[in-house]
Amino acid sequence: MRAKISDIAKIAGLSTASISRVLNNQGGYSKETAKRVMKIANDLGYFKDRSASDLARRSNNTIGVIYTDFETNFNDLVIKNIMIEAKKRHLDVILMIAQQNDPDGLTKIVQGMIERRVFAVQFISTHPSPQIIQMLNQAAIFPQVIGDATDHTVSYVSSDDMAIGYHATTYLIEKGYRSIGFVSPNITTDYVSHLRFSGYRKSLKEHGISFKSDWLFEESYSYQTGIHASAHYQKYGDVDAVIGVSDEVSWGLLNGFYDLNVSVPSDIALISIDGTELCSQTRPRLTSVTQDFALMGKTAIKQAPKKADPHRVTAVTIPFKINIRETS
Amino acid sequence: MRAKISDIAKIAGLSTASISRVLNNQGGYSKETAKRVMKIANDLGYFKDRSASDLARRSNNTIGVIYTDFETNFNDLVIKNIMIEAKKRHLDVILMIAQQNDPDGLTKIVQGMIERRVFAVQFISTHPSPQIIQMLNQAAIFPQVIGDATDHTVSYVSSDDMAIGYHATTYLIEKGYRSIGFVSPNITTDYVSHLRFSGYRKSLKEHGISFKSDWLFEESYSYQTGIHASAHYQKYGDVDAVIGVSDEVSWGLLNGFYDLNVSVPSDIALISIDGTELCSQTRPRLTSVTQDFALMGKTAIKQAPKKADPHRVTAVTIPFKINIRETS
DNA sequence: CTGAAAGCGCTTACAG
DNA sequence: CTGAAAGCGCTTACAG
Repeated sequence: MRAKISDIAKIAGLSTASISRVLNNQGGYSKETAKRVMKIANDLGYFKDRSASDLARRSNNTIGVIYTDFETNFNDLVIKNIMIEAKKRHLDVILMIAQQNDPDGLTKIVQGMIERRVFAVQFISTHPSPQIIQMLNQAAIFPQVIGDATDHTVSYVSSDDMAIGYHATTYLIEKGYRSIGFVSPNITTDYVSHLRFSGYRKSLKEHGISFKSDWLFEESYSYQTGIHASAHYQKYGDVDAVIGVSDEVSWGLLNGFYDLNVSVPSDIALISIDGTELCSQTRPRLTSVTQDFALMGKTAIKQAPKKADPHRVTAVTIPFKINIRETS
Repeated sequence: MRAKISDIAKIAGLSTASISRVLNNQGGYSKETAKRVMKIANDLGYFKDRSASDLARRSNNTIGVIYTDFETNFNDLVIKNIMIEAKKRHLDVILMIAQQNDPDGLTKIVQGMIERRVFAVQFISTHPSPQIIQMLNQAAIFPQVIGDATDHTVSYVSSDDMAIGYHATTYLIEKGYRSIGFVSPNITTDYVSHLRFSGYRKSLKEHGISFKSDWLFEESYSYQTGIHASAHYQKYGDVDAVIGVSDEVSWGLLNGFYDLNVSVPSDIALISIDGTELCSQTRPRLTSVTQDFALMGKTAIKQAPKKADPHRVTAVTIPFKINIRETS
């Protein structure tokens, strides 16, 4: 049987209360007893039972993180920094993965988080539905969306996606390109794409360029989408530069053009959005709008209210920059 | 306040026992009551408290998965399939990430798993130390290592790494290459590399090729290692083919050679080990020994004993194959 | 510095 | 079909 506090108490000749105190070093006991208790606990291979502990102290310092096995690859960086920052603050993190396009699955996962009484749940590259947000609010759990400002009733940490689209486009225009493609998921369905596309349109307009519908290729955030889009542009070919809405898409574009003997950047220039490590790992290297995913992760943890605070909605915008590499 | 079972009981005019039964649909009540209870629970926004539940039922069907934010990219696939298989079996999974080269951190994380009373913990691309294994065994938790057969006192699911090294090498030799490089982490420190290297040596020997120490480049599993190795081979240059011990390494090799104007495969051929999606996303595409990571994940879940079984050590070997693409 | 006691929210024999 | 009661392993006022 697993050792419990009462076993230690018996051996030490103390009450369970005392044992609990030293185990949680709450002070109010002699160094002596402390040492003795710790030794016994150790000999017994004692480990606290979290369920019992959480239940008794009716509080919980763990935070839930939900992400999808997405086509994009920036999750890792965000999560890594969430972990680092959480450790600093002595918060526990539990991760769960949602399958893409499986709303029921997401709901299940969120239920699991609620049952575990986490004090906040963070969604990375996932769109929690209004119902899910409501569930969470009702359960007095703080919901946060990371990397996506989909809904202003929820706190979020993300880049200014409109500005990203705007600056990517402006950069290209100032380099002299006039016919600029845009590859993304469906711009009415996907909010991030919608924002970036709006910024793109805004820049075109400001520069007196009229948008042609063939310039837009809608599919997903994936590598394959980039491949497909490259064929599209070759076919309808008046484009001299393309914006890929994720590094994966841009990588697909790059390889797709390569396979079609279209030279990048001499025939068609490319700029990617995200700017993960991948951009330096392609040949030629991808010029990108680079988001600060590390900062996003850290900020998300800081944003989570320490206790069961009032659920103020807070929105934090993370700065981005442009990294000029070799594709434009 | 959050609704609890007693709140439902009060409203329904029933005992908490009955509520518990219908909530867990254990049968032994009328459809009537069931419906009524469910409705009340719903109206109240009731969610079970896992801590209380786990504590009371002294059992736990959750499994812990620990992985590192590693340089290699196959984790995702393994984890994804762990999740899928776990869901089928109605097991809960909780994920935790260990930082690389942080043994204390790993110990902390394992402690967390023990405190949470998971019934098994799976290590992906992580070397649990003997002490950690001992902790787990003592806590009656089933330890499993995935993708790495480091220690025969622990159950594992992995490929036959010796055979992988052997076949990769033999493939190259049969293609006519005679001077074959091998890039990996330290082969005495890293057990997987050790095994693969042994297979490599065995094949060389069988084919009457004598190994030269310049053929071996030891560093890590990362992309950068591939870059570094390419410079090494260009300098000591009698090699006509190279084995990269991970897809990341091979990608680095490919790009490194490209930057140095060494043509792949005409000047130097390449074969990668792992065979993730990445291999089709490089130009030229990487020929690879392809491991079945999806099967590994599934198998790992199947291997975990349903209950607190006797801790038999089981070892499962997953088949691999060779995918010929463009680099050799 | 230490202990007796109540309680956290559930589950499960046991009895009817 | 339903309930009273004990118990899961901890924590925390309260009292000394």
